Amino acid sequence: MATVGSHGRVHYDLPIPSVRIRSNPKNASFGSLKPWLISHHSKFGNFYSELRLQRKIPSPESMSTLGVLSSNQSTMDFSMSGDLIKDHVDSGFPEDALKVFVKMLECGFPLDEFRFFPVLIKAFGVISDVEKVREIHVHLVKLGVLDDIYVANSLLGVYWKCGEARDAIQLFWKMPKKDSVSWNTMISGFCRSGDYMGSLRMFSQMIREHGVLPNRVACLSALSSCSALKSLLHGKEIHAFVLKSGLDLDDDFLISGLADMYMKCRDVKNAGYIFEGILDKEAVRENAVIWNVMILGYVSNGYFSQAVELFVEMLESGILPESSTMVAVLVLCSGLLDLAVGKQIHGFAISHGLDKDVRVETALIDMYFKCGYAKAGLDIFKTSLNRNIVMWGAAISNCAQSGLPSEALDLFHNYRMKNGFADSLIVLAALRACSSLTLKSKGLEIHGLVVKSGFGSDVFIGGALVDMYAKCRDIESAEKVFYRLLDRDLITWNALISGYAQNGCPDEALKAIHDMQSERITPNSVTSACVLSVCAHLSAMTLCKEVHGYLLRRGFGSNDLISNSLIATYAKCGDINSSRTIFRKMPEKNEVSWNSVFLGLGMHGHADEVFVLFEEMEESGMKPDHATFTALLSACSHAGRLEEGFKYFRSMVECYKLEPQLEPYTCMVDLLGRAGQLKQAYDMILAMPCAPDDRIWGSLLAACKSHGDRRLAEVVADHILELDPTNIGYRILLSNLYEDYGKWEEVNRVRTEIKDMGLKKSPGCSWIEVDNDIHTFVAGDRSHHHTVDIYDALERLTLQIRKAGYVPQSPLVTVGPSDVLHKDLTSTKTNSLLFLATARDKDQAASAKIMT
DNA sequence: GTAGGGTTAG
Repeated sequence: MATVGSHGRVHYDLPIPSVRIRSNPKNASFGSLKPWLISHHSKFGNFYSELRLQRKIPSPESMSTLGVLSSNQSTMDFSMSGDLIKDHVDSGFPEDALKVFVKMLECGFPLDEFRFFPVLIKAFGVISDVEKVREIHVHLVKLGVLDDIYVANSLLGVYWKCGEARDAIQLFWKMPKKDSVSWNTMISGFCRSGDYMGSLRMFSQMIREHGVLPNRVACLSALSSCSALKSLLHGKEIHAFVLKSGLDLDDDFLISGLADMYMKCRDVKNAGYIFEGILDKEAVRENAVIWNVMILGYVSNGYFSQAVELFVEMLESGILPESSTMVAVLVLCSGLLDLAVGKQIHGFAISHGLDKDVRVETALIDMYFKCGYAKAGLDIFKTSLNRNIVMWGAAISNCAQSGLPSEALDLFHNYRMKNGFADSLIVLAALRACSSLTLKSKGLEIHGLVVKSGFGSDVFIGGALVDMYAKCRDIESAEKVFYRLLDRDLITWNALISGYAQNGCPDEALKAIHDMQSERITPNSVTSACVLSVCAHLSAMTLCKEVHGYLLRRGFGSNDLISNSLIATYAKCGDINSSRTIFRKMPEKNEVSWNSVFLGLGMHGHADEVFVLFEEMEESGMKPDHATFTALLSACSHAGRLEEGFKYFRSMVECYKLEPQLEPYTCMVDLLGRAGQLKQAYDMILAMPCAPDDRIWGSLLAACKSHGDRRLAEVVADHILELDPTNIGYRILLSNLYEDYGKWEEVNRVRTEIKDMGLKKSPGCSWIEVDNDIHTFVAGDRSHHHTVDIYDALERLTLQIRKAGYVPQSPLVTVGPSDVLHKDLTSTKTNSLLFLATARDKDQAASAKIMT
């Protein structure tokens, strides 16, 4: 009899069951279940009434209106109760099934049959409460009903459903009798728990050691395992068995299972044969699943046109596409980057009522982002009513990859606020967003989350962490993360190597490439691009040529990334002709190719050639971006072309609607500064929309020095030292400037400050590669065995510079991006000397001098 | 009365 307690919970009086076990009279006492019921009864009562409150499942009171469970009814239809249990389980209310069972005991039903035991056991599986399953296991043993194969098989299935592989395996081998259902439960259990080899082992053991022939269910499960393992060999064996065993060849489950196996094993041809085999079998042909399998199989194997054809054929055959068809075709559009077709599919999905499926929505989001229409993707995400972790992941990763890193981090934040847990893909995307924003504080926070969530051993996450720290210019932390990784793959190595390359650690980069190869990891095009960037840093022409040769031998000659790197590297190594040739020979140039050649030519003083090429770029329909204008303006600045500089700066804003960031402004300030228009340069810095950094001020400071504006120099120096108080380079520049004016007091003041702050100047260092040898020089160095020739050459160069109309400030030649110096050096017939000195860092760039 | 099956999203 049920009563409602003070807290609104339903309590039950204890039942006094009278039970007779028909098939096992020895264990006929139901008494053993009684203590269990006593101890669990009220627990279950509370448990289920809580569940009911949460999920609004029908109450026993409402069930009694069915006339089955009226508590004052002394006799109840036994078979109807069994059916009710089954109904509850089938309709997804296992709690109610258990309640009916308890009710039956209350009513004193004789349990002389256990027809409904299996279905009852299944109810435990749905609730997925292992402890309760183990308890009922004990009672099933005590009742002696586990000898019944139906009961045992049910329990076996429940253990697998609860993810308890060990209990399932133990039970299976203890079972005195096993039928095909028992075996199949094991084969699929292993498969669903991810132990695919275990699943296939069961399959083979069943046949070989126990002589049980697989039925279609066993074959389907085993095929799933083959697909997951991408094991074509095993898959073909099963296919052969299916053909020999006389299994139904018109079975559409088997056919789609086979086709899927072949597709997953990348054997598109055999998948095609399977599909052709059904074209004349109408019943099979009308099943959309096989079409879905084929279309998605083609897409994931890169057979895009076949996928398109099949989809068209499907529509023409009048087969109604399903949500999975939409997903497959949308993934196809993402692969083809075809926005127009993607939009059509979107419309199609709407008109067929398939657009509100989570997977379809997610595929739509991904398609819009991949096809460059981020806004549409975000709109779907924002209006979706069924966002799950995958959809969030799609939105966050796509934002991070589509140049919307701030949006990615905002979404990440929202997601964490709502859900707390983020999976490794979401964390990965957030880390990548931090990398592109060089947002170390946020990156550190996510690193903490990585450790807490146990994603530390994930190679992808590891690589992203290395990359994040490297991009945030914290190469020490990048190294630390890298060397703590248990698994290091090519990607992680590349992250470290490019980190070294980008942070001015060329030696470390080269060593890392060496170490990577001693771990038997072969460099790819990304690694090679890093080596090239190191060559550019070091102006290491020989190494550059060696790498180039290696790349040609490995067939990377037509790789975009490589060609672009070569353009930049040859230019930086002084060989602008090779740079130009590689650019010209590229069959398909992308934005980076154009930008690289502009930068290279500009660096070499070929401004006019850059201007002509830019027109060519515009004519070719390629759209200039921020980097293009930075390169153009840098060319202008190198050649002192103020007028053109202003022209491009205006066109950037007015024609291309690009808002200039710091770099173009730096070029403009440099240009104005060189032209002596110091006031305009200063005003431009003050008026620009972004915050000035030390470099732009540094450029103006250098201009102040060369044009002798001491008063402005002091103002500028204040700005710099506020931004970067420990930067010694600018302080030295300032002290040199005072020196020019004979302001010895000021000189002393600055020098004392430097001393008091404990700042040390690392000596300016230059080097040059001659016949595979690197010759290094520091300031005042006279140790080189050609020192006399070198100083002779320097004097001659200084003369030439004067002749060309440039006035060296002092007998010292400043190392820097001076194309004039560079041009003269390369054209001078001093064969032994090819001066391509590069300062190691910006400190030295500001003050390094070749040989005092 | 039991068990078991196919495609699909980041």
